[in-house]
Amino acid sequence: MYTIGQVSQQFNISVSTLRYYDKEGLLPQLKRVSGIRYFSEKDLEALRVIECLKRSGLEIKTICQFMKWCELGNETLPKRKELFEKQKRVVEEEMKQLQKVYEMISYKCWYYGESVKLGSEEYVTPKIPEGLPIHIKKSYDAAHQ
Amino acid sequence: MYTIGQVSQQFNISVSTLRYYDKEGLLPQLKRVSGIRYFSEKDLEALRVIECLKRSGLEIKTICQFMKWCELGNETLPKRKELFEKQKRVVEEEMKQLQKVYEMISYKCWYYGESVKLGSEEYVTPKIPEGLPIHIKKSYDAAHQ
DNA sequence: GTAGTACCTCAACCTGACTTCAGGTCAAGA
DNA sequence: TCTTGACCTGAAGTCAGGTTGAGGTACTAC
Repeated sequence: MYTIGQVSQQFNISVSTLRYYDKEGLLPQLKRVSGIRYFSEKDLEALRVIECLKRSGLEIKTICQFMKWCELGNETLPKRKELFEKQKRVVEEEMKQLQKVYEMISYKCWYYGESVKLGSEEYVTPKIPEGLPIHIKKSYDAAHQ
Repeated sequence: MYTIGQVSQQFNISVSTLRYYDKEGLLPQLKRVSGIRYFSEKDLEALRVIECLKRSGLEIKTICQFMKWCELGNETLPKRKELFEKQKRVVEEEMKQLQKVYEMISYKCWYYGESVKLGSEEYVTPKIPEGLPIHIKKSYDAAHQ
């Protein structure tokens, strides 16, 4: 069993955020002894899932809904399965988008690298897009489709 | 030259958002004819960069700062280069984190798939973590390090 | 016994990124 | 002529996801 301060350190989540999560119903299993919260292994795993679902783009409300399903037992298993399958697709899409962002940034890194080297943009700009080095053109195209 | 409505459609950004960006100084090159905004190719490229930097985690304010640097010419090239290099590292880290999220979700998909198949979680839970199939254990471990 | 630290609550506040709203201009078509 | 649609402004409103602050308890260390 861990106190809120220990969990805060371990997960790098502020104490007030943990209390806020509790208030919003994200930690329905959380035990208290004379008002003080004690986190079990189950609560820590719940926190890992919360972090994961949050990063995947779910709102707190929806995560709260999921936690309630967990409380309701086997009946809600199909709903929970579907939620994760949907979020899997969401994250796959997000990964694609992030890849595109990465291509754009890589291209811009090259662009500004050249510009700084030559002291000016004006020698680099005319190369766009046909005069770009082949590996840079790849990034440029990925970012501009 | 494009009107705000055309750009809104093409980029799937609402008209009010485009006006908001303009107001915040994100489109310093934007031309107007008797009050009406006209977007050139340069403005569209700026919008692509804005989308990219936003997704990479930068705030509007910071993007605005960058746009001002662009206006100031070659003197600011090193700053702009550094900004993109920093964001490249940020996005690399974000990709790692997203991969971890993906591993957790994949594991949970398997977990709920099994649970639904067997009608209950209670036959699946005891397998964690040593009894997990090898490819699932990989995801589990990635999500729990 | 008092200072310090970690915990608690509840309500109010904050921030970023938009969105909405009221009221107005302007050009084209019926 | 008049109505429709696309544009404009400035101020106010919204929403999620916290954070802050005032005021209080409870235990330990000196």
